Amino acid sequence: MHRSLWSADSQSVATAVGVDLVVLTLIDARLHVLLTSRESELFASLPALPGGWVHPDENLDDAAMRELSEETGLARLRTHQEQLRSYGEVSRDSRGRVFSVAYLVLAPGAPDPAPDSAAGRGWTPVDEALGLRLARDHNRILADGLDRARAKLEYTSLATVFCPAEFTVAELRGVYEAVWGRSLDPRNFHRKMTGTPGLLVECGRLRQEGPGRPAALYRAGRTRVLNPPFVREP
Amino acid sequence: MHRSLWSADSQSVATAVGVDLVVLTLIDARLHVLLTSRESELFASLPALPGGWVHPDENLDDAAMRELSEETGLARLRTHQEQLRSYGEVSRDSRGRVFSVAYLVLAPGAPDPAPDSAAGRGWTPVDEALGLRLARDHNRILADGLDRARAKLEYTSLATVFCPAEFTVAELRGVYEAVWGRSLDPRNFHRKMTGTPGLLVECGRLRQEGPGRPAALYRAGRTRVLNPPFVREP
DNA sequence: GATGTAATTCGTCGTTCTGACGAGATATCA
DNA sequence: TGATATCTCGTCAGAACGACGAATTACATC
Repeated sequence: MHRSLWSADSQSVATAVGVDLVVLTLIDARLHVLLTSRESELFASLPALPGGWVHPDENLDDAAMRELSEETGLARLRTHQEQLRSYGEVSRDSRGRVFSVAYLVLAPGAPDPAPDSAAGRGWTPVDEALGLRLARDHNRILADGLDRARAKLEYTSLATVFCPAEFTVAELRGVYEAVWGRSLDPRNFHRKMTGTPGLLVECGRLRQEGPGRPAALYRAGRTRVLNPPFVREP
Repeated sequence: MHRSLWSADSQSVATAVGVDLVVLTLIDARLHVLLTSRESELFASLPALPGGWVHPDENLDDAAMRELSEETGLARLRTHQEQLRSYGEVSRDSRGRVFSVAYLVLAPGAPDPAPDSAAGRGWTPVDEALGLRLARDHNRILADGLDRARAKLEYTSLATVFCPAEFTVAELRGVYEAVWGRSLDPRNFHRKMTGTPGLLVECGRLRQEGPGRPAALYRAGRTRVLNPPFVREP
């Protein structure tokens, strides 16, 4: 970035920067991603990740959060958001040179507003979404977001943001099983999670629904890094 | 990204996208970062990370690699490059709305061309660079790049790209010690690295320089993921 | 109620991995 | 020749994990 900003050789086509969101949540113990269908013009009916342009006076993170609350009523609190990566293939948008900064958002289950708002597909099971043809390069963005989410469960306490404020160890295990797509041993999982100092704080109360012994309620503690990590082997 | 690309409300200021590079290498067992000083106008004399604009017909990765070879003669082979993250604070560049996609590049020691080319500072020890005031938000970009590099040594074979094609276990350990800034037990390190299947391939020859028993030469194997990871505790 | 089923939680056992460290092998240096 | 330095192999105790048994405590049904 050493030459003038408007020199002809470097900026002769329209350049636009947008954000795209991979919003994941858990519904009925299945991982869902938020899709919309309100693409204009060229990508007429293809489902797409929610997103929009970055306003001139707006930081990247703010643009992502604005789009998030526009598409869903999800508050910034009780969700986790992080930048995923950027996509800038020359031909990814035929309207011009369009860069996209993708964000990964994890939201607790049973997201507040019915995500139908904009005639979109709304919450879609991820295994179903992976089979769809999405607009632009959104298939790849979704895949990258899933990779990131799956990897982060290994070494962070991020699974707790999929849960309500108070949750049981079994609920937390359900998050791992849904995101990783495999079942985990309840006993070893319980030992790992309750044995990591500062990860879970016991509420002191129990909850029981359905058969079986009532489960202790926990809330997320201060520990945000799992050390040693909880690795998925095979 | 649903409205027209050129609608007034979303794109009323000039928007530019550039790449910035955090290029790390090892010189004399110390981690160095490549800095330049050829900032124009406003950031006159502040040292900066190398970088430049993304050309209209150029993919992001290609722009990063072009800048890399312009600033250094480093070939794409024998280096590792990956996208780090993007920076788009409104006020990060007073010339207009400038987004930057940062890349992390790891290069083997003794980088080919003396990196003086553009009257820059060239290779700078990272602890020294962290104390400098860099142009724009490059201090943060550098810090993010270092975090990424340090973290990746834990669970990947990335340390090998800092080494020449054939190297000893002690050399590899020197990479970890330089990047992490702490010393490691030579015996446990040797056990871990030679014990991970497919990580190192023995060349069959020895090398000795200076006193001590000659060391076996290895080259990087196919294993690129360290499982279980090699974690730094304290 | 008595019994079966289901879910949570605590324990056990053997294996693997790690940190700390001893010690032999093999070079250079004085 | 001896001192020193470095690489490499071993040992040992403790931590962590996978597999799994079993006790606790609810619900469901007879």
